[in-house]
Amino acid sequence: MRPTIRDVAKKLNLSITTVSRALDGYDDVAEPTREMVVKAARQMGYSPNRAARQLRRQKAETIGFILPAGAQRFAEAFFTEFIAGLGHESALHNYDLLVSAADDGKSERSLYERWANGGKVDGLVLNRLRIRDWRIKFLADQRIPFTSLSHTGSVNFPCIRIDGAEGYIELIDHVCRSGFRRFAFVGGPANLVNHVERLGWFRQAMRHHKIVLDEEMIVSGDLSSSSGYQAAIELLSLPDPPDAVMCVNDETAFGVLHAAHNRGLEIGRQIAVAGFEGVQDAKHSEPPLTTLDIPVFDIARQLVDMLLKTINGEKVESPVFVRPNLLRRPSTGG
Amino acid sequence: MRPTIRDVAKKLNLSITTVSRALDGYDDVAEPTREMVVKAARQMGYSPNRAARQLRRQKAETIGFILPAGAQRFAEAFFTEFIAGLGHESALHNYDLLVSAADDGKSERSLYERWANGGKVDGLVLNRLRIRDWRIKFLADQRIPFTSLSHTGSVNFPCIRIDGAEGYIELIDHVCRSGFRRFAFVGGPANLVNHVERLGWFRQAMRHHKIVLDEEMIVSGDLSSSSGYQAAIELLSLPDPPDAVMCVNDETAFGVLHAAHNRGLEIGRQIAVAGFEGVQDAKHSEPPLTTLDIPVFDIARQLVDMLLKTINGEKVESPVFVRPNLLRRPSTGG
DNA sequence: CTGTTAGCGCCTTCAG
DNA sequence: CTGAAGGCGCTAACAG
Repeated sequence: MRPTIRDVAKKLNLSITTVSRALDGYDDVAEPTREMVVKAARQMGYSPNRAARQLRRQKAETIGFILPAGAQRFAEAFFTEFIAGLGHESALHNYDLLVSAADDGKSERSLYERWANGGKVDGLVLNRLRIRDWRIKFLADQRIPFTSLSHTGSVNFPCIRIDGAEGYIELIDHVCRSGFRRFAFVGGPANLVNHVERLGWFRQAMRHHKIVLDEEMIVSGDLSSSSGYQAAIELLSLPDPPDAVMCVNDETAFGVLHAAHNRGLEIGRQIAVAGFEGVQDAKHSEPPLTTLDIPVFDIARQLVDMLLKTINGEKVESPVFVRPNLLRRPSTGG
Repeated sequence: MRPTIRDVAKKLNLSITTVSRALDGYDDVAEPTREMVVKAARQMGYSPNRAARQLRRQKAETIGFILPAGAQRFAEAFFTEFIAGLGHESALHNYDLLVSAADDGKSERSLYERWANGGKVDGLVLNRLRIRDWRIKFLADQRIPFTSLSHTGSVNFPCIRIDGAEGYIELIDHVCRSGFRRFAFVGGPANLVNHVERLGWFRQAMRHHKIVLDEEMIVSGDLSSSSGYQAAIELLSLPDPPDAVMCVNDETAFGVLHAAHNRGLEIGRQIAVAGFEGVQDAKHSEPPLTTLDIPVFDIARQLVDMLLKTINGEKVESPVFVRPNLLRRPSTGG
């Protein structure tokens, strides 16, 4: 059996209280006593039982993240970076990170319910918000703190929002200067906030630059490279195909690049392609992909910080806006 | 406050014992009573407090996974798929998955210690094993059950091992038939079991096909696409450069493709490139990447199954061997 | 500065 | 079939 606080106390002829306080860094313990305790604890390999502590303190010291439903979409570097950020930051604060993966909408819902009701997590980080996302109402009703990358609805909660309006203006400007004119947009699922926002910024930027947008040029995928490929094949088969394809994310853009290659198009000259998110591999695609880069790792860390503050009842400034950074690469010429 | 078992009992004028048993599916509860309890519990939104249950049962009903140290490596789709698999399968068994991310060797170690000693997890899944990995000895000493993708050392533990010997023979054969002769290998860190194994199979396959291997052609990276790019630039600058570059993973191969493009080489004709792992994007690189595919999601699920069996004291057949599947794509011609 | 005491919510003997 | 009692390991009053 693993040693308990009692074992440590017994060994030192101290009360368990003293041991507990010494280890937790209270200042009402004599310095020599503390040192003794700390040393003995380490030597015995003692470390407090999480369940007991949680039960007593009435908090889990754990935050949760649930990979959104849609198994095929998981093969995205985005989530690795995001989870790494969450794990990194929570570890720093001595919090644990609980992760699960949902199959479908139903299992997703039951996961959230189990976590919320079981007191398993003190708070949650959300991601890939949908328009009218039930999770927001659910968590708000249950009074479970949560933060989220992006925002939707009228409920107010701490979040980080991307502000891509300027980024898109810059991007479209850059693409135009390279001589491209006929724009298309390959989006994601229509109910995804990411999709709606990014498409919105794109439209705005088009208006800003006074470029006419053909609605036929707006198509949807599911954020995967395969869906990007599929969408691009269709776009390029149109009688008047686009020569500048903006994508909702980098994965989609990879698929578009592939389709353009298959068509024998010279990317960067005959057609421009751009992504969004700035995953590592975008640097090494053929040609390297122009993208609106967002610092996923840091965003995840900051979401944890905001969440922990919320949990501890501190005020949090929100929303925090992050502006993507345009990385000009050969896929858009220039 | 969230309802406790006591609230449910009070409402129904039953003892908490009965409620507990009714919900846990014991068979010594009258059927009408059970139904009443289940209904009331659902209606009140009751679900047992995890911490209390864990404390009482002396098990965490939680398994752990720690993203290995090396932040830049996290931007890999591999881990998203792996974690999704772990999360998926543990949720199926009503287990939780705890995830953390290590900065460096030191923080990695302290994470494992905290988890092991704190009784936070009933077991762990390992990954990216190193030669003489301290984690194995540590966990074995502490009697913490664990499973791992790949194996090293003399300690026996349940694991899934890749058997790539045949896969590499097939791959080399395929590449040779396409007319390539001068092989190179871009590996990972020298102490990584993945690296050692894959390089080993590669060497074996070369011997099998009686192809002379120039030691200068074996170089190392850190599994990232950037390191693959770097390595390839150097290889291709040699007086007698390779025309077939085999890579320890797909990310590395993406970097190699990029470098080859920069050199103006026609990939699939003038040079062959292959990866390992079969991440989604390999299908859409330019040209699509030949790779030895392994079912990462399923492997992760199976590792969880094996781990849970081990935790429950069941015997587990191990090692389980998985043979990669050669996906022939244009990056190797043919 | 240190010890005593009283639970946190649940499960599990052991009695009825 | 159901209930009463005890305690998992820890922390936070409250005394000394």
